[in-house]
Amino acid sequence: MAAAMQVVDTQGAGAFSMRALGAFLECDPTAMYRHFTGKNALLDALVDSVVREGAATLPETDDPRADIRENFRQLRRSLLAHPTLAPLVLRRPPGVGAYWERSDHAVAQLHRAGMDPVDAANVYQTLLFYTLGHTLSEARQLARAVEREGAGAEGGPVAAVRPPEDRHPDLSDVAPHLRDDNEAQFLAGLDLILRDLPR
Amino acid sequence: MAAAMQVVDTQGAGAFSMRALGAFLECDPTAMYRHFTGKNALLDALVDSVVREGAATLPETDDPRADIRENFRQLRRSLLAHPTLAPLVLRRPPGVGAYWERSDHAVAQLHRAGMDPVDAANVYQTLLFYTLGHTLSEARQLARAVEREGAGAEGGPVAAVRPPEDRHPDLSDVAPHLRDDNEAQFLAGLDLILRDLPR
DNA sequence: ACCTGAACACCGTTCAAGT
DNA sequence: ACCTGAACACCGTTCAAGT
Repeated sequence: MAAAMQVVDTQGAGAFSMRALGAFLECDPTAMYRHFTGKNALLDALVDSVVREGAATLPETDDPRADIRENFRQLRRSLLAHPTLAPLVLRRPPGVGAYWERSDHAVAQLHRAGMDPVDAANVYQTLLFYTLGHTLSEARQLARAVEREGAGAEGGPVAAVRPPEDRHPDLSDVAPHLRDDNEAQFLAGLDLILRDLPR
Repeated sequence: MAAAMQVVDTQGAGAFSMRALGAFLECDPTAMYRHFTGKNALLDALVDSVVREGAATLPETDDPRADIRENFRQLRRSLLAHPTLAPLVLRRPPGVGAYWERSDHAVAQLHRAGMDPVDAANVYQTLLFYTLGHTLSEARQLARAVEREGAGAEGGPVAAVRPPEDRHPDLSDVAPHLRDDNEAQFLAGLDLILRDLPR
């Protein structure tokens, strides 16, 4: 799996193949079928390991809102560390499986902040889907750079919108306020969703 | 393109190939290279057509909030109409290109409701990324069904969470409140983000 | 138990050749 | 202008054979 992740990170998930992994490990491409049922299972395992990354050490301070922020911030960072792999999280149902610890932590903090279960369920799901949408979009732009120039390339802002001004006047008005800093923009969305968390 | 969409919808985007399209059109698989630079360009065109679907006829009533809801509700429905194609929206930068009309409409309604440009930019992006995250997650579950049973299959709820109760007590508390109705759940998230839209 | 290598049924794309 | 068909360099996966 470590080798597979290395191939994915350096060549991109698109160039990852059983044959490429075999070449990297200097073994026959079919040897992996002893250890994984196939390419899909291997990729699923990689994705799950990324989602689980750091989920066991999520903070629990006296500020539940900050702890929730940190939870999703960390999920974002883990996914962005492997931009070409990130879109494959959609292969797994969200919120279950590898997400257990993370989900439980987020819901626990919402509960701790005095939110009732109905609101907590709603807020939790909105946070998760927002994070996935934002992060996968950003990852795609990053991935484009990786696939062109190899590992370590940099991507531009996720939404540097420059619409044709004459045809879309309203959009042109807000365009300057779409932040260049993707992380700040991401956190602003989290805060919007968490805006009236009790206390 | 119509033929390509038909192949994608019936066989699934995973089974879509130049050779499959050639067989469907009863022509040589390489004939398409006269009309599209390659498979990627063809898929991008399909994705753009889905994103643009209905964007020209978005409502503009005296209730801006309802109009925004309808905008994203419609984007969700268009994407879910082609569940195996939906994840490929990530191939295109969000909010630009095929999104122009849709983005401009949403921002115009936020503006019309009295929101200042900074907040409008933040709310708009949060709505878009939330919608993408929610919809692509739902589409994947639907796609699984399509690929197993062919077109027209039904998927389950996007998040019927049944966590191991002993290990994740907080999550178990909210699980019953995660709605089975995916559309209702989706709209609840939109309303959460739009919660204090002026007027 | 684990690895090898041939084989099968596929891919996207290019290019010379046809009409 | 458009289509064909051979060809190239790839895929994932299976299976009999080895150690």
